[in-house]
Amino acid sequence: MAQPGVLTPQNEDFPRWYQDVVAKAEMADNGPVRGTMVIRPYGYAIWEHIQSEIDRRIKAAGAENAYFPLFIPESYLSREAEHVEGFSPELAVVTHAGGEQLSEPIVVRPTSETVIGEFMAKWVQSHRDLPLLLNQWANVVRWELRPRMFLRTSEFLWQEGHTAHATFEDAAAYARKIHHDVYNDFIQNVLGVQVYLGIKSKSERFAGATNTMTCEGIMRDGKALQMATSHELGQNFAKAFDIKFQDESGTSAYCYTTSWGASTRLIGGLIMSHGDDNGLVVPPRLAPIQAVVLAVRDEESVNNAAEEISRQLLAAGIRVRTDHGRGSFGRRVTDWEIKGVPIRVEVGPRDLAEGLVTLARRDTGEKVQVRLEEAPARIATMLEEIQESILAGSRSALASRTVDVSSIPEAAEAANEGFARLAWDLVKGEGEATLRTQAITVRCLQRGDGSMPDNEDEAGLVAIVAKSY
RNA sequence: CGGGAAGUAGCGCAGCUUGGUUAGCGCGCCUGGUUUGGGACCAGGAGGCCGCGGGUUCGAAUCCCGCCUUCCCGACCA
Repeated sequence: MAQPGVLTPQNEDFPRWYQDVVAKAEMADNGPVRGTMVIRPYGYAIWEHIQSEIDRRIKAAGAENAYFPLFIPESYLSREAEHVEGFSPELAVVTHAGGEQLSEPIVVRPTSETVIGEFMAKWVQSHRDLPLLLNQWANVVRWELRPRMFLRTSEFLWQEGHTAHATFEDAAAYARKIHHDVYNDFIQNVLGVQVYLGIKSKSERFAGATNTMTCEGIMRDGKALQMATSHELGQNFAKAFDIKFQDESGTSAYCYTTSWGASTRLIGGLIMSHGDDNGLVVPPRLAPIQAVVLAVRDEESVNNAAEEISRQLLAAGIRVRTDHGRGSFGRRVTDWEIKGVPIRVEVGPRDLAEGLVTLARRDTGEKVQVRLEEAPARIATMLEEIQESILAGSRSALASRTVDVSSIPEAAEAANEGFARLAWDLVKGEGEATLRTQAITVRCLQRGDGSMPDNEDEAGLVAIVAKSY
């Protein structure tokens, strides 16, 4: 276990614990400009795994990657009324370039619906051009008033998908496909986090959307985090950017568009979903380092054995790191624990003499001795067990942090610990406003059976409310 | 952007109230040695425009003004 003083305990000061983990796991540093961050190699390695897992799923859903410019003419933003209203307070605007004042200010993209809409209009003419399924990996800038590492930085990295469809139904179906097959699948099966899927209430919707779907997770301090969103944009952007096509009969019609995104915020979600007082806990499928082979003593025979085990693990397809650096055993153990490496393989002379190594699980702290020759297979199995166990833990955390209530005051009480679930009819309108005064918002709306509603107006919906990041 | 707290070595802090020689401490870092099965020890050493700019003063880490940044609570948001 980490010694006192390494990290602030979660129950003593959760925000400080979070800052400690970000710093001591070498995830990120603050940048020099307000709200910016430097993502360090270990944090970036995690992001690269997030990217490749999400990217694979996006491509499987049929979308292709492209890249659009960072700079957007300011006039583009104002073409969609709600969109500009929602984003203008947080825009970074370039007014000077090349030593001169620009005739039209340039906006640094806060999101790319507008530029991409402009080009979709050029590229779409016939129903045969549809659906048009695009995605880009990019940085965006939003001048948020209260930055927090990974959760809300002035500049962040994300993926934004943008699609155009011939019909409302096709657009709605695709947005749902992305939400389930890309976001929920990744968050659950790679990130090991159980979330609620639902739609946003009108007041929480994306600026310019007709419907917003969300993945809402619960953090270890009982606050909710929106971990990915998918939007149905109706014909709002199609009309603003003139994205039209001719159908089989030669009739011209506006497209229905969607957009959907997931960002470096997922790393914040990872930290706060699984992390404990010893630091980060990274699920094996996401971990840049799945197993660290630790030479207990800096002796040649031990180091050689550690190298040999590493080679075998690498050959077995496990992402492995060997640590036979100088420094005390305890220190090195603690460092790898803070970084959340799933399995530690301890190689020491006493074990070696008996043909054994010790495997230590990061998630449970449990240690087992195994025969050297069995190690690769045991580790492979154990990685799967850890992945499942982390998800199971997230599942039970979500369940135990969710309370069914039947009034606004009860919901307000329950929201101090996590999610409160109650009939949407009790919340709609005045209740939502009352909760908001206590920093509690409607995180999502679901059907009674937990499934995704078509829209806010369906009868019998339940609201899931909480305090959130 | 409102309320609160804070910026002194890589990190955590003391010093400031009551201005006064070479600004301290712990951890970390470097060198050498002894160590290494849960944050090791000894010895030696390096590292500071005391956040930035202005002011008061013979003299400012210390007092005054402005700005920047960070953290917490809130409003805004991925």
